[in-house]
Order: sequence, then C-alpha cells, then structure tokens
Amino acid sequence: MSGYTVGQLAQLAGVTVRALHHYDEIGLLSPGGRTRAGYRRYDDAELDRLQQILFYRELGFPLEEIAAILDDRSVSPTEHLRRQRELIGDRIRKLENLAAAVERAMEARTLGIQLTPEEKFEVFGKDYQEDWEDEAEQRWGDTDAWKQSQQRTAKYTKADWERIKEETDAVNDALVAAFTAGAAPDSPEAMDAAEQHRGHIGLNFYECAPQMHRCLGDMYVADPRFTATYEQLAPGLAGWLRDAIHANADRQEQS
Amino acid sequence: MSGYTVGQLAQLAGVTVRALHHYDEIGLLSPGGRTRAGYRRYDDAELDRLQQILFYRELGFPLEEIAAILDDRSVSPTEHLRRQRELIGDRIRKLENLAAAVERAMEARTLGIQLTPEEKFEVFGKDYQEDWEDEAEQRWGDTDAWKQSQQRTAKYTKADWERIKEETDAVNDALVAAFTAGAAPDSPEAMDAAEQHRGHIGLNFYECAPQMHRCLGDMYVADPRFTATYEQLAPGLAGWLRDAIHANADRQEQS
DNA sequence: CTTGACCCTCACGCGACGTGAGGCCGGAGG
DNA sequence: CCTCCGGCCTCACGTCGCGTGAGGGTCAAG
Repeated sequence: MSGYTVGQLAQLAGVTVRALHHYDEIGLLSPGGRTRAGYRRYDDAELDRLQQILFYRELGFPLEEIAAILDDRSVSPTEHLRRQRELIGDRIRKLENLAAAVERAMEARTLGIQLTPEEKFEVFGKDYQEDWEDEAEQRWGDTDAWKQSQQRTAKYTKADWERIKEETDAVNDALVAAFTAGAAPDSPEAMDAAEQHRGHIGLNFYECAPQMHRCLGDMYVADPRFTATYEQLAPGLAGWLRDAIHANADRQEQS
Repeated sequence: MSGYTVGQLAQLAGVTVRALHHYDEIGLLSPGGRTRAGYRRYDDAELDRLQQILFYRELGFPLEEIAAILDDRSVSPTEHLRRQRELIGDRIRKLENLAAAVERAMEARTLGIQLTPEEKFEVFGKDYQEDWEDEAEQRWGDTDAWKQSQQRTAKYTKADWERIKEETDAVNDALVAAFTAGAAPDSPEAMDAAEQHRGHIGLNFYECAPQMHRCLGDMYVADPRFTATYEQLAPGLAGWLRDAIHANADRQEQS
C-alpha cells in the first residue's frame, strides 16, 4: 500500500525535489509510475534504489557511474553491501592518512622542522595515484556496534556488572593459562580461549562476529589503553591474544 | 632559491594546471609574481597555501569559503591544524555512521527483516540536518594519537608495564577514594583525581590535552569495554569519572 | 468554489573545473 | 641562425549536479 510523491520521498531521503527530478531526467531513478495527472509515484523499489544512489553519491561517484553500478545485474545485493563496506573503509583510511599528515604538520611546526615540498603533498599524491575506488584490501573496523551496545549496558545493574566481572576474570584466566603454558596462538587451546573471549563479548556487550573480533584483537595492540589491560595480566599477552583471535577467526570462517 | 612554474607546482601537488589557473582567476591562490614573459611564478608561501586549499577542498568546502577561512588572519596556523583535525574527525564519524547503516542493512537482509523507510535513511537525514561544517559539538576522539602512542608503547619493557600498572592502580585508588567518599564530580578532590588520571595518560601513553581527556571520559561511558573496567572498580564510577573529567577540563581551560 | 500546498515542465544559472583553439617563450639540435 | 618541441599564455565554450525561479495545472480542506 506504500507509494510516495516526489515531495514525500525527497523529505524522507533528505534530498531536494529537484534532485529527484534530475535523477528522473537522466534515467538514474525513474518513478514506478505516474498518476493520470502526471504526478510521479515512487514505491519501495525506488526507495531502495535511492538509498543506494545516495550511498554512492556520498562517496563521490558520478551519477552516470552509479547508474552503471546499480544496473549491473551480475552483482547481488549482498555483494553490493560488501563492496560498500570496503569503500567506506577505504575512505576512512584515506581520511586517517590525511589526519596523519596534519599530525605531521603539527609536529613539524612545533619542532620548527621544515618539510620538503614532496613530503607536504605526499598524502594527496599517493591517494590520487592509487585511485581509491579499486578493490583494495578490506581490513577495517566495525566501529559502530559500540554505540548500539551502549543501550544494552545502560540497563545493567550492579549485580550484572559483578557477574560480568567474574566472567571476565574467568576468560582472562583461560587466556593467561594458555599463554603462560606456551601455547602457540594458533593452537587449539589458544583458539578456544579466544572463542571464549568472543562469546563473552557477544553475551554481555554486542554481537561480535569473527570479523569484528579481529578488529578488537588489532585494537588490543594498537590502543595503549587496551594494551595495558592485557599486558598487565601477562607481558606479551596482548600481541599473543591478537594472533589467537585471528587464528580463531580463520577457523570460524572456514566452516 | 625555490620557485615553481604552474606545471611544476601542479605536478607536485597532484592537481591540474587548469585548476591553478582557476584559483588564480578567482583570487584564491595567486602566484607570487610573474616573469617578464608573463609566466606565473609560485614559491614556498603559495605552496603552503595550496596545501591548505587542497585540504579543505578534499573535505568538500567551496573555494570561496576556503578563501575566507585562509584569509582570516585571526586564526593562527596552529589553530588551523587543530580545526583540520576536528573536521577530519567529523568526517570519519560521518562515514562510520554510514558504515553502521550498511551493517544494519546487511543484518536486516540476512535476518529477513524489513526496515522502515525512516530507518533506511536515518543516517543521511541526520547528517544533512546537523550540517557538519558548523562549529558543531566537538566531542570527538582524537583517534590518531593512539597510533602515535603505539610507537611509544611498543618500546615498553616488562618493567615499564609493571611500573605503569602500579601507577594505574594508584590513580584508580584515588578515583575510587574520592568517589566512595561521596565527593561530587566537580569537587576539588574529584577534579584533582581526574587531573591525576590525565597526567598518567600523558606520561605513559600520549599527550592528553583536557579536550582530549573529555573524549576519553565520554568513551568511558559510551564504550562498554571501558565502562566495565571502571564499573568493576566501583559501580557508578564510570559516569562519575566522566563528569569529573569534564569538570576538571572546564577548570583547566579557564586558566 | 476559493485557497494554499503541492505537483508539473521549461529553462537559465552556478561552481569547479575539462578541454580545446590560437598564439607566445625558451632552450637544444642542426 | 633558424627551427622545433614542450610548456606557457589567454579566451571561451562544455560538463555535472543540481539551485532557482517562471508559468501553470491539481487536490483536499474549509
């Protein structure tokens, strides 16, 4: 029973009516039909397509290319989503490079160092050459689940936290035991402990797919606050845990 | 002795000659001078300015606005860099929201759930309304300091980690003491403990300005992994610590 | 049956360049 | 010395993704 006028769809999607007209003109997004008065009528299929369009537009794709991407029937919707994740990851990394450049500039300024012209444009130059639209490597972090889980944890009582503490300790003990016993990160014991670790998170905080778990593992060595937590349990544990998590994720994904 | 022709500068910066001509036309970036034949000559000052221009352009600012930003002599170069960091952070968060939307879409698809139209466009709608170019609430994480600190912490020995653990415990004890004694977050005791906390991070991990510290504080309640750490010390501590950090940051910034 | 909020189709404008057209340097080779 | 080639110059028009009216039809409410 759904069906939207241009104005409704525009407001819903946060774009202007003119933009929708434009998309119609160039054949990127045509209404499902028209009323006898000539009014454009969009329905759910168009809504979904518009969502996709806006996504790619946000990432700077030209409309023509977006049409080509979306009209490629050899790509499944799920595959689309995968590619979108990768594109976002690429963009984020690009921005992080920019941030790093800014950081370098700050350091250079405070230290009174003079960067060479090449250094100054390094980040731009590289980005323009490697053409970020490619099928780049997709190691990236699922940074948002945290926010979602905030709602869940907000409801935890003191008792909950105490229970969680016990569980946490148990998990950590298992990790330390495997680690101090000299188990390799890809040994069954290590992987089982890592899986236990993953389950603990999934139960108490947020759903933690193996892929997500990998990111956590990486963060345990990348972020000193986390590194400290694990290094205090046993020096060297942070890196070992990261490797165990990855090994376990490999195993989980094979099935 | 430096000095570049349009072509040289263009290649160095990864832009086209035409773009530089354009920037000259609209007065955004004029060459330092001309040869008697009329050739544009750029030198280091222009190079620096071009770098800034490209930065803001990358983030989607219109050229006119870029000119306004860069010609505002009331903003120091260092302040510029600070703002740039914030802008990058905003952008990254925006992308992370996008990623979250994609993730939701994937989950919805695998679970066969149907999202409401509003949900589908949630991320776009919100972003477009709050207009991220503004001097928006700048609660954001200086996500890059972590990486820098990784280098620092990579060199820490076992002894270092043990020392840090002791310090951590001392800081935490101070926090718990103030908290359980019923001190308000904006009491001197609480703020002093928070300041101690900040100093501890600055000494051992990365430079942690009050502004940055605020972000950490927010994360302690937003991110369950951190929340857990503090809630386990004393239930309610996470939120209290966050408030104390903010109070302390207010105090620090007043001076 | 009017009013006001929506819809339609032209059609021109704009920002940030791309892309020639037509012509002037400048240094390396014949 | 001339010539040739790559690089520079200035118009000036084209493109993309819309914004912004102009001029006019539609529809539900009062």
